[in-house]
Amino acid sequence: MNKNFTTDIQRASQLLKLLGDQTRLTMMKLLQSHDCCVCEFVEIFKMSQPAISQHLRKLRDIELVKETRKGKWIFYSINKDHKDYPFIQSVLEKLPGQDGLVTELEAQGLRICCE
Amino acid sequence: MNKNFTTDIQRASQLLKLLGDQTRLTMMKLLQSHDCCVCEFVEIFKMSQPAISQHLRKLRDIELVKETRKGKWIFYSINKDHKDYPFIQSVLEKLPGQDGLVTELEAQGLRICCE
DNA sequence: TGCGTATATAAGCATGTAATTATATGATAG
DNA sequence: CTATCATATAATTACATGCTTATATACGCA
Repeated sequence: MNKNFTTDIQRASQLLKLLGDQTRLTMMKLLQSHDCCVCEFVEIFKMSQPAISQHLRKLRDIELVKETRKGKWIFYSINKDHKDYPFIQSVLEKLPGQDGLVTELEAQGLRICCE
Repeated sequence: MNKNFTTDIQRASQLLKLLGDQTRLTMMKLLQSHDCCVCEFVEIFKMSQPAISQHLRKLRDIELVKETRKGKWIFYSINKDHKDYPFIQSVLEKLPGQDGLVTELEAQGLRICCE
């Protein structure tokens, strides 16, 4: 039993509810290895831009991710300083890597690179 | 990075969605240390019997828990043989223990004991 | 300045979820 | 056998969720 951190069960259920959506869970897994901007997610998930923005908003609202503007784009990254990041991380590390999605993006020349 | 098991991301999101409810998450945490019957859950959660039954059904439908009849009561227990039990367990072990809820039941003389 | 691109927000709608009440089932005790 | 107790299921309802379309914002560039 890991005693390094425990998460209040109510907060935990709230976090798990957020992760309990395939799109958001994949986003979080992806963000662990690559910062991504909105239009990349749109490509990756074949989903409308507002739909993506709304998922990101939920993650941002509880500060699981943060945004950084780079030129025209807004990049999202995981907030590793979040109180519950260790908990989140312990969940994500059990999931198969999703880097293939980014590789595929690059292959299509759709990966956004800022300088 | 634990490579002993990985869970398909779609199945993982489905499992996390189930755990993303405070009642069910607490149930699962409780069941890790104590088998419980329906009427105990009713007391613990101060919730109607059908509401409890419906939560248990969701957990049973994907076989996270199993039921065993003992006399008048049906006891629920965690299905440790579930393919994804290691994943579930790794989540539950990060949560604070909920044994206080059972202790409280016992104090009220409401704990069900069979033989 | 004004246009185009990237992203956010708002409103509306369809579907999903979790509760309630009412009823059915199924085992046990008399 | 019948009544009772524990639990399950069904029907209904209120609310949450996730998408769509339409519109707003905000920055970069000609």
